[in-house]
Amino acid sequence: MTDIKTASTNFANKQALAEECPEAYASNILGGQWTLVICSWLLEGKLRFSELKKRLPNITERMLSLQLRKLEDNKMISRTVYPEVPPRVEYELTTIGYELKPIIKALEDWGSRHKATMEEA
Amino acid sequence: MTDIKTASTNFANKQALAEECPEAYASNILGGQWTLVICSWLLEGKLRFSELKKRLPNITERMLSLQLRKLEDNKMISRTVYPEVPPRVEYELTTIGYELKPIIKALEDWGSRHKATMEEA
DNA sequence: GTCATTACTTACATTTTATATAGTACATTA
DNA sequence: TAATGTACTATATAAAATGTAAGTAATGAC
Repeated sequence: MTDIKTASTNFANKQALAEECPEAYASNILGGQWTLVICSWLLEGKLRFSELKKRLPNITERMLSLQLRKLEDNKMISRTVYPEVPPRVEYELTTIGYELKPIIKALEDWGSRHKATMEEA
Repeated sequence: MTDIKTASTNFANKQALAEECPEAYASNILGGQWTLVICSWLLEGKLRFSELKKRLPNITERMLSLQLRKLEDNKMISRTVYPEVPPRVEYELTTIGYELKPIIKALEDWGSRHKATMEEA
């Protein structure tokens, strides 16, 4: 997440796949460990950094910060800084970010069904 | 993918998240670099190892093997070995695997729209 | 007996992602 | 003047995912 090597095979593979397969492209954006959960919380409305942190009990500030920045770079969320002290920063889904909603719901649904399938065995 | 340390914080975090959030659970299953693309190909019908390899030009045999095994462990695909020489092995989506179809389609759709959004800037 | 074919596996190296811990900046409050 | 709260950043380290290169097993064709 910090410094990726654009000369690596891995990077090239990701790029190539993302260009050919929109589902791989989407996966690159949504694949982070906390990404979908953050988006899921933001579906309910904008939240401050500290509010997100509270909802993601085990995340470190660094990870939250990195994931938010990645989401912002991908235009999934917007970031609003209020000129106050102590600082206040709000994160909110953009239009394209919000359009993930049905997919997240479908994933939650499928996930639950999958879990049930696994427990059958 | 090979040896994960069940005592790590990372492992604990993933477990905890997966239990609470079905979307994180789903993401753990689908998050591999090639996973969705493999599933996408299998949506069109069962394929042999070598046929998959042909469709994923840059994947190494090791990665394909690992991803297929993970998918199999997660009951996403079934593996049929024909007692022939040289060997023939077919991979096919299971019921729960096939139920990913609408999600993959939705992701492809959303991915394309997202790409368009990014190119606007 | 050597070669070809297929579906792998193994050992190792590298890259990417995640965690741990400790800072920083700023204005208000005490 | 020192302490407080918020949203971070910096550096180090650990873990996970991916890639490289070389093997293996089995048997039918030559």
